[in-house]
Amino acid sequence: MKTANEISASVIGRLPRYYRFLCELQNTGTVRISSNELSKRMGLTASQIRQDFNCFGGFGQQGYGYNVEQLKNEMARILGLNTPKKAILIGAGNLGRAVAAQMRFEEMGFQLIGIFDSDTAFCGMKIKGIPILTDNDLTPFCSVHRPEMAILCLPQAQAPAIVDELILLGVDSFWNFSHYDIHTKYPGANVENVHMSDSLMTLSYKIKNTEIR
Amino acid sequence: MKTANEISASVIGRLPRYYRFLCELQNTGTVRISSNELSKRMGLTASQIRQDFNCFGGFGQQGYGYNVEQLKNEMARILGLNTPKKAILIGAGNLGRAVAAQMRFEEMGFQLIGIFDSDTAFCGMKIKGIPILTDNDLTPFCSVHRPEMAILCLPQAQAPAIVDELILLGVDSFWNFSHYDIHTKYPGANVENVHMSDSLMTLSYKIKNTEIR
DNA sequence: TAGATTGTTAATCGATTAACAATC
DNA sequence: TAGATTGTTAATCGATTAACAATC
Repeated sequence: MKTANEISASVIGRLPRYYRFLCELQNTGTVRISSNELSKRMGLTASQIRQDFNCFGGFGQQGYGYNVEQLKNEMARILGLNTPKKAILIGAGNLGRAVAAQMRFEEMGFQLIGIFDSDTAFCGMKIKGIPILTDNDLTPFCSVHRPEMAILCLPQAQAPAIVDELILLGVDSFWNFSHYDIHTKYPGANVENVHMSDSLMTLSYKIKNTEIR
Repeated sequence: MKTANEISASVIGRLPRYYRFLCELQNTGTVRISSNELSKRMGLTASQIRQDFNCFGGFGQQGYGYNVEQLKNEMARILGLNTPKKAILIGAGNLGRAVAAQMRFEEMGFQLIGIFDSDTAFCGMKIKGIPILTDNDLTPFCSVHRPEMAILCLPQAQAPAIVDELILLGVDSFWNFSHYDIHTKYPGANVENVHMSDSLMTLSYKIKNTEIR
């Protein structure tokens, strides 16, 4: 077992998928599972699964395997899904509205408490009961409600100024759908980039290289 | 220089980001760039950049560096962004509509030619001039227009049946926003999964592990 | 030519896999 | 107890980094 910041990005990147599979197993009524059985379902090696889990402690039992519910709960704890986290959304365009409406934030401990857009035309609209405010409301709102995470669904050109403002307001974590590179200016911030076009280009690459065969 | 299917996933995963940076450099009027300068901007090592590029051939010139426009064009070619690819979208909910409206498909060689939803309430609506059809229209439409890629923005429960249908219709590539695991049943298909909740859980992990410090 | 920077080989590092003793 | 399966160490594999000769 290692301390949290020694864990490699490769291992951390696999945790959500483990969690997802364990939820499904639990939903289908599976009580116990061996690393070998799990490896077949997930397309990994049993070795890797046991190594990954043992970064965080011994969750299994020799001769038995792992208890699905217990292991799922451990994954949730490790991922911090039970820790309450206040989030705001910046940018109520197509993508922002879809993210607000679609994501099950509560299941991951996030509470969406505010939505902001530079366009006052959205003012008064509500998503999931949360009213859309303008960017002018951002500073007073954050001073009072103290969110720690911001979801950035705004055009790249507007991102630098908003991020500067948010950092000053104590927001230090970003779920970033814009292409603005936050880490360059703020290396200490927690950033998860979602570059949908990168994913689409990767698919383009795969398609191109199967057509050749 | 290696042949396409020897290239490791790690290298391929970095190509879209190279392409993105090169586009920006070109937009700001930069004509040439050295691996060293690029490494500073991207937060990689110069060695890695040169190794990556040399998987596909020698695009640089000793003593000079790389020509930005030429290198960008090479990246586009390697990623297959110039290859025309017909795509359809399945699922016109919040996410599906956002993806249809937001993504610049044409810039990556994709042509969105059809949108489908199981809910007939969407029938008649248009996105970017493309009418939304029902799932019943899927087979006749594909038989005529022969798309090769499908964007899956539908609930997981509906995914297996639709994927079965699409595979029979010759669609063998998937940009998959659902959580249905296509590769298990169809290991030969080209699949790019976009698991937005996985990304959000990773951010949750990061937040949890900075709070401790 | 001298300086710069690539392309490429060799060295290092880290991640994955294999093996097996511990133990339920 | 015997069988199963973990936790963990050792071996392998692959990716990243360093070094440098080639060359523009």
